Amino acid sequence: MSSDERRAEILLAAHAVFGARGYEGATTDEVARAAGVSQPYVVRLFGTKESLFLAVLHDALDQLLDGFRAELTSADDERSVQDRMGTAYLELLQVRGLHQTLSHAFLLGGHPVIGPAAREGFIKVWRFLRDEVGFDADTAQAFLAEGMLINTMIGLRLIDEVDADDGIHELFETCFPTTMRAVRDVAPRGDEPW
Amino acid sequence: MSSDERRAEILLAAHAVFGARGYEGATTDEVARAAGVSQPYVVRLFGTKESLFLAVLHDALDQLLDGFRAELTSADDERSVQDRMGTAYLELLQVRGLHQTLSHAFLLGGHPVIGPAAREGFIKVWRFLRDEVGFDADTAQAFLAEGMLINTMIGLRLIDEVDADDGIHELFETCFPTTMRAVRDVAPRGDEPW
DNA sequence: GTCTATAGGATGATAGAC
DNA sequence: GTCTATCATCCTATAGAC
Repeated sequence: MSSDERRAEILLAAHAVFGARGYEGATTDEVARAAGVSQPYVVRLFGTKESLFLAVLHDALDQLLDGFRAELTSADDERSVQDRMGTAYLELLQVRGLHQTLSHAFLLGGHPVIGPAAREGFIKVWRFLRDEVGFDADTAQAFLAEGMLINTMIGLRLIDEVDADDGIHELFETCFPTTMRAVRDVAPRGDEPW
Repeated sequence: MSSDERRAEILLAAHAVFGARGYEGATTDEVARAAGVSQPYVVRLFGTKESLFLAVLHDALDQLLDGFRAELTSADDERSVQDRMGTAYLELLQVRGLHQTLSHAFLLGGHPVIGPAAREGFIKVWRFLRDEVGFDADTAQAFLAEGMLINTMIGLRLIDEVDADDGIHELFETCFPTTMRAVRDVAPRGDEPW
């Protein structure tokens, strides 16, 4: 396999591992095993754990903005822009760990290397919503806020509780109005490693 | 100093350290130094790092609900319930790291011990907003969502960017309508450890 | 392109003194 | 109630072979 293909595989695995355990909690060894390679090889390809995390962060932001742009330019649709952006956001749940990795990064603002990268990424998203999508400040803020709540609910593995707790079922229906069934299919579950 | 007083001091320090670095990133040694005691003594008082984190998590949830309840019962006020709950939430920024610790915990849903505790806490907050505060599902969801966005912005140390970036200034004004100056005084900043 | 072996450093927890 | 000393584990990163 080419080095580029391996990098892509490792990146995919790293989304899941960093997403589930966070930057410090994740180990390069677990990423390696999830990708089916040896731990030193992960380090060889990405230099350090830190730069691997940065690569995952940038990849997540790229996929996020690309997903938004794709929905934005597919004009054959009568849904509102807000609906479309929401759909694009939930589509990305198929990349296991992406949302959680973003949230983890956003909590590390005090980190000397990850902090600046995370701030830059967050600001880029805000700019995109305001300038390219055309949301006004209140709409962009509400959209972002709902996104953070979704990340939280995914990270909490709250979905495992949906069938047991009626109040939470209600919260899920409010957050995932039309897509709830789809979300339940792709969201990470408690029976996965960690 | 009595054991209880020490526990309280360590708990306070642990909020800040866990909030800034996350559960895995934080070290018991850093908590100890922040509290002015030795590392083994922290372990002695709390058993393990894990149970220290659980203690911090429970303390954060207690302070959160207590803060909400206090605002709820102080009737000498014409502000809306929503405004009051928002104020109570921002007041807690004075407990350095509390919001970020909550967010960190909420991202660890896959952890065998922290996961269940975090889910339970989150559901308790949801129940409180619905049953005791009386929010309808949409209001409670929006309130929670905005809370998660605030946590994110605090964790990102975005406040350092407010003066440099007009778009972010706008986001802050939307999130912290009346309290922005107060928030800027209490929010963690980049020049703190990490 | 990928692995095995391993060095080196950090960290949670224990033992035991005062 | 609190500390010093220290063990054992885990983890990132390097060396070097195939």
